[in-house]
Amino acid sequence: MKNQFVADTLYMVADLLDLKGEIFFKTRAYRMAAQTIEALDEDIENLVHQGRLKSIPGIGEALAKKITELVKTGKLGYLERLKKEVPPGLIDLLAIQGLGPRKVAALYKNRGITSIQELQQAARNGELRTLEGFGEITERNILRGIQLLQKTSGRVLLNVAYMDGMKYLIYLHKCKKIKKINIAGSLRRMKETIGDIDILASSEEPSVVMDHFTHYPDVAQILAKGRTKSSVLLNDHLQVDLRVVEEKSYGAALQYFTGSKDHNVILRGFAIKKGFKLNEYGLFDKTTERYIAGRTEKEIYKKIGMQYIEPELRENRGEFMVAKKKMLPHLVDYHEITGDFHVHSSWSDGSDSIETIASAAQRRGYVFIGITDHSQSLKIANGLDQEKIQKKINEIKKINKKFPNLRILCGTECDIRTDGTLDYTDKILKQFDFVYIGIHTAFKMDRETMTKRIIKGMDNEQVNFLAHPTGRLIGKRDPYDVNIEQIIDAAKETDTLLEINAFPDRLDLDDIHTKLAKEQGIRFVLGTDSHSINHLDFMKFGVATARRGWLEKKDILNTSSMKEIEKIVGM
DNA sequence: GCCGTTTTCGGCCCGACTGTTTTCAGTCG
Repeated sequence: MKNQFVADTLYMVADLLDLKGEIFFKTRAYRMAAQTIEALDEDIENLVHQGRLKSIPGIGEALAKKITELVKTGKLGYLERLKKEVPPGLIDLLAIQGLGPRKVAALYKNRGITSIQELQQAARNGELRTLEGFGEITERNILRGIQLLQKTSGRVLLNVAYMDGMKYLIYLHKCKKIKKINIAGSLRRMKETIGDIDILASSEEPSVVMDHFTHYPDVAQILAKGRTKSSVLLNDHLQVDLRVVEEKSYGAALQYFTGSKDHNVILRGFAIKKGFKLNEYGLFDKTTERYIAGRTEKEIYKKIGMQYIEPELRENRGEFMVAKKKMLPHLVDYHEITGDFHVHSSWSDGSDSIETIASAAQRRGYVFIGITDHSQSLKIANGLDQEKIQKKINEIKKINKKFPNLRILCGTECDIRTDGTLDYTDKILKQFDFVYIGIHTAFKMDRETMTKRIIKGMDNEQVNFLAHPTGRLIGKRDPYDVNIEQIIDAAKETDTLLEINAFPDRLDLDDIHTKLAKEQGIRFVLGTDSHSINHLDFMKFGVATARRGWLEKKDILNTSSMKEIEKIVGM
């Protein structure tokens, strides 16, 4: 699968073209194509070999030719030529806040700067303030931008941004001049990583709101403060933007600032076709400028002639076609989740006792909780042997009597060994209420071997669920090399449910694979992979990923009755 | 660079804020 490689190459071309001063629309065409290819379900090599590239929207004659060259030879002559004209080191400079292609190009042209190090040196020496369009403040901003870039690699995990965002919202609610307020941006769409937090409010007195906003105790630095828009940097280096609009624009602004950018570009296109103009202030008649809608998002989508699209679906992954037919899925809701299948107790590497976990589950209103400790060979995680399993089963029987409204299930997260056999015999596996299998060792296998290993594990009749199917740790460990299409096929054949692991570092399956698997008729389980009762709250991120993968209540076993669960896992 | 039931050329999203400017370019989202 060369999709990511092709996308990355196109992004690089776009950056270099930007630096060259090429028109915006050309570089946008490269970026849009890159984004499309990144999100593609299909292998780009298939499309190349079958000559179907141009059937993808946004890929025309020129891009098809370049992508074909890239896939067939692994190289792109056009990129090589560009690199000779524009030093690729300049691309790094674009990541500095406040520096765009024009300024970077000016730095290169007038000072020969091609790296962050050189830039930092020049800024410290005060060599930049004499350049046209630069001044002392720009110099300071550049130095600050470099510092920030070095501290944070840019994005944070969803749960970090979510906590920051919720705390900020609680604080903002204290401001009496705010009428409506919402999280917007990628955090509202619940993307797996977040670059900054966007908040939208409506008010008659925006300046009061802005003052309140910038006085939040956790603010490290005010980046910008205007009448309708302000930005701050929190102590943990996350940026928060606040926009304040009038009531009649609130829905339009919420739609606009929720994005994604891709989604909005397409939506605006549809608006134009209908004779409208859509911006953050509302939906207007294109010719007369008359205000048509804008108080709520729902009325905007309706006027444009489609179903309301939930934020998690706004990624331009086919939602428009379905929304026009009014056939969008009724996405699963957090409140429909009746339990958690994946929780580690102090019997293996979790920090809480089964009784403590059961109490926490009951507080959440769950009707079941699955305790899944590691299997015997995982010594590092204190995996359970036969003797301990029996003791644990007895303990769960006792604790179950104390919780009449909660069913504690004794599961396992059984290791798939390198040869695809499981870490417990069938006889032992039969003792559990349900069986998860997962990879915890030997991650660096080639694709074919890894895929066969997992499928062999799934073939075992005692197995119910596949835990974290790709093994990735966001920002820390790449997914293991596995043919996910074949895993999905095998899941269907063997009646294995695939997990959406809700732990924020994992979110595995991810949204794209989830959608792909759903389209193949797969059902899912949600598991937090909790190692402490505090982690049980991660369920919302699992639900978010499920929603981003277009899942409905019926697609997820965690929403079923105990009777249905018993039937599925064969208890 | 892409795209087209008005168009094969001329559109393509555009507004807010900053910092540099004395009216605007660049950046960001």
